[in-house]
Amino acid sequence: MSDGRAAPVYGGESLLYLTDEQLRQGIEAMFFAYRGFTADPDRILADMHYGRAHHRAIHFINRAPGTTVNNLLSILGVTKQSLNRVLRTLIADGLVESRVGTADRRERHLYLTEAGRALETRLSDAQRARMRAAYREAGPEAVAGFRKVLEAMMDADMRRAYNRLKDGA
Amino acid sequence: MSDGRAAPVYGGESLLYLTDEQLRQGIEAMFFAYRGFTADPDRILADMHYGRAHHRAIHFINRAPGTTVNNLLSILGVTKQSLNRVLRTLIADGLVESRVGTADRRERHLYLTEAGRALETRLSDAQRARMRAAYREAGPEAVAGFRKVLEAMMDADMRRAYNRLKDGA
DNA sequence: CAGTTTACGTCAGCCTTGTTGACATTCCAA
DNA sequence: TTGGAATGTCAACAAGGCTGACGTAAACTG
Repeated sequence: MSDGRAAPVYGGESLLYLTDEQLRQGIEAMFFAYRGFTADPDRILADMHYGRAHHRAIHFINRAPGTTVNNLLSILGVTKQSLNRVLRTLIADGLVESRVGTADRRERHLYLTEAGRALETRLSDAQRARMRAAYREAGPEAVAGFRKVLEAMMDADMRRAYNRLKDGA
Repeated sequence: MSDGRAAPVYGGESLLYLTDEQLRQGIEAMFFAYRGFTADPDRILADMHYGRAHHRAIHFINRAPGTTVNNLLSILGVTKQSLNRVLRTLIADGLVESRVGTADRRERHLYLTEAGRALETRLSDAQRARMRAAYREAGPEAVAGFRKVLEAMMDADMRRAYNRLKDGA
């Protein structure tokens, strides 16, 4: 590692895109882009007294209605205590509903209420607008590459969670 | 917004990559990938009692040695008070050196010490390793698209900061 | 049926990292 | 030379992560 300058050519194919400098730029691009990615919802959330954690919960509950607390936990990658704090406020504010499971009465299934869906729409409209503008500017081939690199960057279990959501499980 | 299904075709070119569902998947990809992106340095930092904020400071001081607190502030997008706390511990621990400006004695110029550079190398080696693996797996065209979309996703001033660093200013 | 495991909620306490407010120092321009 | 603007520091607070411990209900298992 820290090879300074990577081997420029291998098997006739240029590997210049793997130099430390290129990787460093990719790291910085990721950092700056993620800021933009969260900026619009953050602004909306700041007005109510919610944070990014609430947004994440709302997003994934909307994405997989009826999901259990445990499932949400593994998707978000936080502890149940941490999630619970957020969930408690969302339920108290009437944005999320928690229903006792029918098959397994230990489980709680989570749903957005009408108000919850309204907020979700507002948040994801803002986020999608930026995403759409970026996609349009970059074009379809760039988007395909974008997705490909992001998927390769995920941890194995996150990639599984991602694909499960993608395929609508 | 929230158009459900975007117009499928426009000017002979497919716009299917701009559907809400595609955008939603992009959002989730971004979320999961960012987790992977920070996971390796996070593990290293957890051992010492540092966090992600320390990593960011170290990264950008290494990237632009002699930068002022104010400049670092605008790159990181946090308040000076927040940055100061991190900086204070890094200076106390002998990883960062703060030199009073010669032209303007109000300014502090920041440099990594030998130990600071060592930690920076350790952290960025870990992060680059993942990045390199992802780049290699996705291939050069995908990487170009990845960068293109990320740049389009940045706020204008972040894009400027990004390009300034990229061009080694 | 008794005991164990699983799912969930909650309390308490800690740490990092964001925030605002108050303040010291330094520079610069009227 | 003096008052405002800019740079950076210290203090206090809040959000949201974390661990650990505990309680309850339901499901599973020998």
